[in-house]
Amino acid sequence: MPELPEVETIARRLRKSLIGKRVVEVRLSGLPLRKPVAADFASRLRKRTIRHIRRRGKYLVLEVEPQGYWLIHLGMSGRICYDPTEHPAKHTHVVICFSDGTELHYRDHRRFGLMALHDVASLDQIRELQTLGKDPLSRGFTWKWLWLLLQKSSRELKSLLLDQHRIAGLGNIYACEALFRARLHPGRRSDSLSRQESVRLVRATRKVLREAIRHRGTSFSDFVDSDGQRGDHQQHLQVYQREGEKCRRCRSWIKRWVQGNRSTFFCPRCQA
DNA sequence: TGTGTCACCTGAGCGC
DNA sequence: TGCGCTCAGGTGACAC
Repeated sequence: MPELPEVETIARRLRKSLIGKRVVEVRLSGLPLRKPVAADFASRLRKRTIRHIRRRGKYLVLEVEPQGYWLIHLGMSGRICYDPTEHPAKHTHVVICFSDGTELHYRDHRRFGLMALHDVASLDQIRELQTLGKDPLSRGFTWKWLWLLLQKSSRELKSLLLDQHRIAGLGNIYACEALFRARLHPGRRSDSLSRQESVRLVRATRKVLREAIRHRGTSFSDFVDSDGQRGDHQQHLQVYQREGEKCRRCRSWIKRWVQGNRSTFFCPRCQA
């Protein structure tokens, strides 16, 4: 389930491999992803060269020349395989061939991902990115900014953390982990947090994301990076998918709670 | 306008 | 072994 750390891991790997590569062929499965891939996607991407790769929230943004931005979202089960040794695996929806003979494959068995090419002069002109909230690893993600955001909403805390229009990059795993580390109950009303609690939440969020990036993301069943390597962060999770196990901090039992159709894992004592 | 709910999708895991 | 059911969750559409 690619969230910010997994997408950042992929972006870092691809930066080493793809910068300067020229696209010579694009093959599509024809099956729609979250939205259908544009009919002219292949012809427009062909003959372009990759100049820069960055991440915006959970989006991978590949800057190409002549001027354009190739946007990839991995959804829930998207995988990028750079230069695989075998033929395209099942559920491969996009194959990009480069002039040096290497290939990039996009696989996504649930087809919740997104692939698009935007011929615009600036990232600010891309609708998907315009609506994204603040990146938790950006300088602007301060306790004051977060506290003001929280004060404007009566939503449950975890629901707000998952809202990509407000905070871009957190998913279910890291929202649960950040709330545990900040000792905050996921069902708390956002506007009930004090300034001090907002400070704790900002610190916890940044810390958990940075640690996960250092461990190359979290791998359960789906995530591998562009070289096929699994992440290690699942060994460091404190609450996520640990229902019925003991809290590593207070030895209470970790609970699972279905919140907005999503499983929330928390320690009822540490996060009272 | 803000908030909550649901559908989309398919593989994995489980019980029978 | 095979079948059917449930669960997983990012996103956008929709209802209230």
